[in-house]
Amino acid sequence: MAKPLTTNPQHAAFLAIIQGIPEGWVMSYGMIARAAGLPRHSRHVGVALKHLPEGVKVPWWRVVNGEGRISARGFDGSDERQRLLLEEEGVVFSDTGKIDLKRFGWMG
DNA sequence: TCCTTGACGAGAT
DNA sequence: CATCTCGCCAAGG
Repeated sequence: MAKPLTTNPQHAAFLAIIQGIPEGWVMSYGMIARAAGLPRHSRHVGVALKHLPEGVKVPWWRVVNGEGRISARGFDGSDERQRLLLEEEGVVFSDTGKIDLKRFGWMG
């Protein structure tokens, strides 16, 4: 299932790191790419999640961009759902809708 | 093989 | 803070 990309060893690394993010913490795409040993592949973290099948247990909602913002992906309210999930875990959004990565950014 | 696209990021204006 | 530009790298047309 989940016929993913052909360059897939990276995806496994990305997903493994994301699975290691504790509840109430977040990581940016760039941080995940760095932690995987691929510093310039931040975009591909998003690609991996985009191809993520439903059955897989990965806390995708704990992944935000470098500004601490939720990256819009055009799907029906999925970004709003992500914010709710994070707030349930205790993650605080500022007035401008940003997360303070100094506080909630998880350094694997 | 060339060109465009993209759940990104950093720096300049 | 809002925009713009540029760098990055794989996928798909």
